[in-house]
Amino acid sequence: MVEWQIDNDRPVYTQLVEQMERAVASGVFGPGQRLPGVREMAAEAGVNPNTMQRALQALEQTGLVHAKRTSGRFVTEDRELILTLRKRQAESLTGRWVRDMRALGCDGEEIDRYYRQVREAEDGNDLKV
Amino acid sequence: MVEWQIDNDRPVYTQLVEQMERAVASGVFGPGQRLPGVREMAAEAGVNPNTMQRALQALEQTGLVHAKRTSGRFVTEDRELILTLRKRQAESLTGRWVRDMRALGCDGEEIDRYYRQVREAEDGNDLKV
DNA sequence: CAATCTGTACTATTTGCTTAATACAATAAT
DNA sequence: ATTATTGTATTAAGCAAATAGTACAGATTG
Repeated sequence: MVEWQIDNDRPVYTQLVEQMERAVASGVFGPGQRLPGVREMAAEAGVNPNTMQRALQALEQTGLVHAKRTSGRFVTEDRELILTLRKRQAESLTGRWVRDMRALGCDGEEIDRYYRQVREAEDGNDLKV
Repeated sequence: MVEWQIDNDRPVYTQLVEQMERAVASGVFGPGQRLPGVREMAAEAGVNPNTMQRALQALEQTGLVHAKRTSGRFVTEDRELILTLRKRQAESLTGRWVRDMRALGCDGEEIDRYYRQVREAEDGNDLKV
């Protein structure tokens, strides 16, 4: 089950793409698994079917999912591809975060501090560093 | 000098607000300092003056800058306010990053790994952890 | 005083996103 | 064979963002 979270600050279909990518990367939708229909997913996410379809079509261009014309849409069975995507996303997220912190004028020490602070404040805390 | 970076995936004026906040937080524009005129800043950022004005007006609602009707726009002299804003931004950025990493299915250890990896890959490396 | 620069206001137009409401073809299910 | 479900396509409408162009009032500058 995907916990759809849409805000109004960015195009909806973009957010759908991101959250689907994360759902696949994290295993909410496993390799080869069939996705719910466009209409159903749109209802769950609270968006128009057209918008959901646009997101899903965008997803197909990366090869992450593929549509079987009349029987549904399926996650790729290429586990390598999924792992690669997941890694790329993690690196991208982390890189952007550090860049943003630098833009705020944070030095390395300060970035460390915020990192620890937030990690220690997490609910299920498993910080060991 | 602000290095304006605008993409087409989000409203431009939102991005302008963010980057101005960071410019003030990081000291590119110091307390009490006069900002360039709307038209000039718009030209530097490569956007329409109306768009830049919209961003600047949004900034005033936070009290970060204020307009003197005919002599220009100035950064607040309230250093406390700036520090508070900077802290809020840093915590927000870090919190969102960790949340996104979790959504990717990363456990604490993995988040640590990516953190180190990216920090160590930085140009002016000052990682000591 | 005259010129210039400031923020501000206004109208008009274009573009992209989103929703809505249908419709269709192909396959699966009964 | 019939029915239902699938992805897909199309048209229309509404909305916000962005741009363009113009104008005005007040202060500063010369």
